[in-house]
Amino acid sequence: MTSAIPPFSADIPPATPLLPVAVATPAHSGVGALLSYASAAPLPPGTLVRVPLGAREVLGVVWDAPEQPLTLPDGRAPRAIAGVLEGIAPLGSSWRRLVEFAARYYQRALGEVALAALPPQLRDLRPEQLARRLRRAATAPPAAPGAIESVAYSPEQARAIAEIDQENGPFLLFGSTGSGKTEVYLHCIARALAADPTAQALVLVPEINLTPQLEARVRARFAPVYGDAALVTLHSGMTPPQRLKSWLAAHTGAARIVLGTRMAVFASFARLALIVVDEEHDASYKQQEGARYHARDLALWRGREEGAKVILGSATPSLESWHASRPATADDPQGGRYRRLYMPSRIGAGALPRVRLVDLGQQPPKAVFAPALLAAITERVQRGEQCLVLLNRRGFAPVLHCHACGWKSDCPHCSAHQVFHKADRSLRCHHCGYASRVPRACPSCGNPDIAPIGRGTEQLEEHLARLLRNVIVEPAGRAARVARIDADTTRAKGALEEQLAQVHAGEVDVLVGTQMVAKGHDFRRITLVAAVQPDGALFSSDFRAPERLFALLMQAGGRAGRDAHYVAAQGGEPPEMWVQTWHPDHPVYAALRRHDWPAFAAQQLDERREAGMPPFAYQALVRADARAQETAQAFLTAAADAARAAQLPGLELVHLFPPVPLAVQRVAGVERAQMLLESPSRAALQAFLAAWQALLHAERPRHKGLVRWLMDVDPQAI
DNA sequence: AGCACGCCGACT
DNA sequence: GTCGGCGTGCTC
Repeated sequence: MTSAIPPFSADIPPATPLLPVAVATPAHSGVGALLSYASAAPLPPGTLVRVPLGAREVLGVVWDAPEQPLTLPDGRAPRAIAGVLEGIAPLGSSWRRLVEFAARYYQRALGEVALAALPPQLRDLRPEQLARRLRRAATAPPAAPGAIESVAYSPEQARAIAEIDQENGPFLLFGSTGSGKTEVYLHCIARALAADPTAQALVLVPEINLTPQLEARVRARFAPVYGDAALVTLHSGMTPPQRLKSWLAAHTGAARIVLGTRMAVFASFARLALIVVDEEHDASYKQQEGARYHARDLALWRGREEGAKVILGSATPSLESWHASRPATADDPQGGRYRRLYMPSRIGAGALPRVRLVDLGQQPPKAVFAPALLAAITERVQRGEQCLVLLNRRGFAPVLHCHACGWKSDCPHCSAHQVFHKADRSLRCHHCGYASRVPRACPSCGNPDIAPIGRGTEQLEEHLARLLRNVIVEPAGRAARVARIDADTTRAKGALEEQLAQVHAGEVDVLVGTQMVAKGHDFRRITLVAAVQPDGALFSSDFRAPERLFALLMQAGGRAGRDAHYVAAQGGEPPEMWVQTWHPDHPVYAALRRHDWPAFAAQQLDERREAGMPPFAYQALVRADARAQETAQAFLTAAADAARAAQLPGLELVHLFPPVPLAVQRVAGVERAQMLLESPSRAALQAFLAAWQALLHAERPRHKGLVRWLMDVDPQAI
């Protein structure tokens, strides 16, 4: 597979042309940019090659020739390209431009982004193994197109579809849960694929967990038309061979539809015509390590560059997208860059759930569930309906406490408590994973009476099971059953699917869980959703917390009563969303009560505009990790001083805030600090960050004990 | 990031 | 005597 081209002798003839090659060199190594290799054969940009790098041989991508002729560090002789990966067409120029943009925008080395965007097996596989894979992939027969089934659309769907068909977009499809956004996606995909026999569509979903159900729907619709091989999925949960197979199918054009998580935005396509970003507001689209890209933002960029239509869909759009899709007005004749499409009605589903706010100030002290909520749950369960109880905190209790001496179950390695998990009598730190046995007595003073403080899902499940122990579910005539779904109960492979199946089969009456159950899963028989204590997000230091809380609650509420027939069959008792709060008058809840995202968004955007925050400003974070907090902060301060001293471009429009410790200051023995940068101009911020890189690199060795530093452009959480 | 080279402790 | 700890330095 790797053919030597041509057989180089140890010394390369001086006239051998040089090629720029992207290899996975990290940004902070001296070799940040493209490397130059000798090749007598003229290899086109995008060619996958193996090249010698130090003592090893690594995968590289031949890049476009730069404007200036390639040079090498003084006196260094070039090494020869070791071989070409035969049988894989060069990566296209649109893919290379995407990688270039992402590397530049998110301030990472080009080679790092390029190689991270390729399936890992291309790096690891021996050439002969790769050859076998390619032969197998090539044997898939192309399917003969069948007929596209026609679907009856609601007026709102029809209007959205007509607009997407006629306009260029990008589009923001603002449709409530159950409004039939998926049908609109499917129509647009069908339209795009039918218009051009080579066209491909990319569908992005936030989480791996959500791929199977959308995959099933897309497959049911398109496999009869284009064959089973026309749809592939791409996400990090796949085995390396599966990932390579899907990637190759997209690259060659054999796959007409690629369904995947954020990483799929970097897939190579032969001819990309449409990108759908479902639940575009979801924070999972932001990569949180390496190059911290936002897949939705890259999808928009890619769509524009490649001439692919982009559809963003959400019931609770991000304020960025909401603002970017504002309609033109007299004051603002330009309007936003996106087209906003409205689909407010639920079809085939009942009304949106009635929102009931419980004022915790008016309840008996220490009650986990307000009496009225417990009564409502009991009634529903007795009638054979299902309830969903949400609490965003795993474990039994967030901390153990000794009343005698004040000891708390602090993690020895983090500035956080170890969470009490009753099931296996362990104390576990959710930040670093450090686990220990629950002590019999206080480790500090020997007092045997140590008690849990606060509640997690584990305790809620136990508590609720006790409260409902005498409740009989009719008509089955059996005892009520409470189950819990969170990261702890779904750790094993397939556990989530199994638990969801139990819920669907009606074996569970009350489901307790963290936000992982609020997302996307279609629970037809749930008619009551309760958020037990969501207030935390209201007073978070993160300015996006209210937006996220509203989205979560709205999405969770959307789980309730999705099946109008089921609700009607139960006697028509309308679905409900209960929220227990100490602040029933908070604007978040006032808007939630009316299901009024536009009003909430308008209010939040006014605040953001006043305060000069996104989307009216652009942000970046620099984080420093060190043995000591002072070291981390000193590095950031020094880097900021150096930037001011050097009068970096864009500086006059970029505000650098002083360094601060992270909310969880220490994790696994490492102190963390960050510095926020803000600018009204994206261009100024970008120019500044690009110029600043060199100063940050130069500053690093001056700070002993500094573990690492990293940059996050457009951070998701502050 | 890998992977070398390099200079000091407990083992066959 | 050597196997191996991870400090620092380089990779076209």
